[in-house]
Amino acid sequence: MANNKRTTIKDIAKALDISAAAVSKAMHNDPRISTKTKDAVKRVAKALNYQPNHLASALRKGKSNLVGVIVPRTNSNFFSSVIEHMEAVLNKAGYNIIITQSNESFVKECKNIDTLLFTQVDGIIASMANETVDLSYYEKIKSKGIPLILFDRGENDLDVDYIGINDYDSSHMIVEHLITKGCKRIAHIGGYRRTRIFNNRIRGYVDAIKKNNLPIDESLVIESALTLEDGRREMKNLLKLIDRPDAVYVASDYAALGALQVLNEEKISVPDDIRLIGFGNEPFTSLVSPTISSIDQHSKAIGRLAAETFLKRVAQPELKQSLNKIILDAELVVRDSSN
Amino acid sequence: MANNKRTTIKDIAKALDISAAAVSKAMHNDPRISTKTKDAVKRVAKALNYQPNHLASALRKGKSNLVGVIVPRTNSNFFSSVIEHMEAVLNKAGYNIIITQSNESFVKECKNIDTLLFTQVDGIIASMANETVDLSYYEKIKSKGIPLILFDRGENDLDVDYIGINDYDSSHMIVEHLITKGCKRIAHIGGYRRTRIFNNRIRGYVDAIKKNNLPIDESLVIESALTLEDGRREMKNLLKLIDRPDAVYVASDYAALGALQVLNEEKISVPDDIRLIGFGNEPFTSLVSPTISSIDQHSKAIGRLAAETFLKRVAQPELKQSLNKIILDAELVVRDSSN
DNA sequence: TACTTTTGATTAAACGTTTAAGCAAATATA
DNA sequence: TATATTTGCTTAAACGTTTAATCAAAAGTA
Repeated sequence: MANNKRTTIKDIAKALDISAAAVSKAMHNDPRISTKTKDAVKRVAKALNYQPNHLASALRKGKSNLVGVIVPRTNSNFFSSVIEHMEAVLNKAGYNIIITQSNESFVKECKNIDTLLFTQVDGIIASMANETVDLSYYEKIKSKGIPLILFDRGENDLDVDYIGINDYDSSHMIVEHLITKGCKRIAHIGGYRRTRIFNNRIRGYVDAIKKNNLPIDESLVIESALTLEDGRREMKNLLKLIDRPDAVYVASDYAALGALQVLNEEKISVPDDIRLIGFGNEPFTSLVSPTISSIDQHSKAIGRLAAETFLKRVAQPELKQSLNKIILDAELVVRDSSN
Repeated sequence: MANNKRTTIKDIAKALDISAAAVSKAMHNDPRISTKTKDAVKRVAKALNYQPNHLASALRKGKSNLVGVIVPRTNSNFFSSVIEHMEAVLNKAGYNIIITQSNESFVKECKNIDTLLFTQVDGIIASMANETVDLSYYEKIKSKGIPLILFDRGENDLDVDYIGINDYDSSHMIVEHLITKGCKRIAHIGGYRRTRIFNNRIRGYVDAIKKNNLPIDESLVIESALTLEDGRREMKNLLKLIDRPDAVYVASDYAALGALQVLNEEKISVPDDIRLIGFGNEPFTSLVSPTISSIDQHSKAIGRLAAETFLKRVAQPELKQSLNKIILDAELVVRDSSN
């Protein structure tokens, strides 16, 4: 059953008594090949169940039509959705993708980069691990001359294309939504300022509070690693305050869930006593009770745009065009926890 | 900066005034090359920053050292964990993986298979989409003569290697755990019998009930698509019964979550009034309140074993060895909802 | 010493495409 | 009719490796 030798361009050539070059050209609709020959080639190709040898053409053309993708984890709605939509665009353009996970580890991320370069990908689209501060491996990609596109977790210093959401404005949306609901003491459980996106969220929060003539209370602005446990701990601390907040904006859905657990355990009504908003729009935000308001990061758009940016780059390899920094407006999804 | 032309084996050969073949052999530690030459080659290779051209060697050797992976979605703890551990084993053996998602669609799955075959993968490890009943595309893989390994969602008819958990026994574990807790009327919200794994779970449930001398009540055995909404609807129906169950075993965590929502809304205490158990050990089972008991499917072991099975197959391509059907015992993770 | 074996390399072909260069026949142009 | 252009193909080289087949020199054996 298993036809061991696959059909090559030569088999087709032999069958039609023409040269292999003619077959190759016919397959690619070269204008210098007659329609008669083209039809014949395609007919025989189908009959012999011809599958082009990707490796051979990749070797000859010097490009693999593969795009490498690096994400912290695929196991998150945001990243898996980004990948899904990126893939759709790239597949349409004849590219396939190789997905790798860094598991938030710098070492693993470096290994992934080596792997992808070894596999001869035509470009890399990446979102950096939290740990990553040393950018030499990313410089390595750039020095290979293949396109590098970052999304979500990027780095200004790298001087490459970037697609992300407007974290600063997102904070404004959240704060203003809460103020509309009558909140006057809004806390922020944020990430560490050294990470750009979290710094932007904190800046946005502070500026929005000021803009709306509310006082900045340092005890309401907290930095943490934003795990579920961090959310629990910081929420407990906030509840110990003499003057409790009437709203909490958490910079990650996981930490927001931790905060919600504490509030539920303490029988504090959400949203009546304290309003709560997360970040990321993870699926579980609509599964818990009460459902958690959150920021949707437009994963579909980010995936699509990252892919399109890559395609633009390969189309104009030499033209050192200006940096493509795309910042999307995020969307506040209002659910029970803040309504 | 960007050294446009990459270093090849020939550059090294020229630098040392030896043949390219000698360089190639030195790189692969051929015993017929002197250690002196080997050392020199490795030194120059490092100095010139030589990176082997994967495409060229793949073309020549007729193998790509790539393994294709097809999963319904990466966006699930189970699958992303399987992939992570599969990758670890394969990387160590010099293989890289290409991950593709079927999104539970048969059409997408077929496209993925074509893509992977086109990319010349050396084998495919897959978990089938729910929709898939037509196996002709999988036969296509087999006819190419490359290894095909299925996990979790498999098909007996395909006659290929398979790694999964013992669904039948898992049902027994669940039922017996509930009986230990004093339950006497245990309901089962299951999947459709036409899918093998769900059929096994139902059979296991029925047999375990009988074995423990409890009556089988047909109104307590329900088939559904196991979405969150299905869980809600079926739980509501169960609550309408005159003789309510005192425990519900749901064959999916998502449907179990739906059931839990209904129970919480109706102020029915879990586990005091009704005990609840899910399946899959999704992370959210430990995030909701009460936390949901569930079955852990040993994703790490499945990933590792699938990879090892592949490696065994490529090691002995001709030796038509017996089928490798590995069925693991799953683990019941007891949480608040059943304790 | 004469022969065999081992060592350490070389040569050349091959993997399946793509593509620049070339060429004969057909067609257009003057 | 003689020349220029177009059409439709062929030839041959190249992409960077790997590997079977050789071969010369060195070492071992009788």
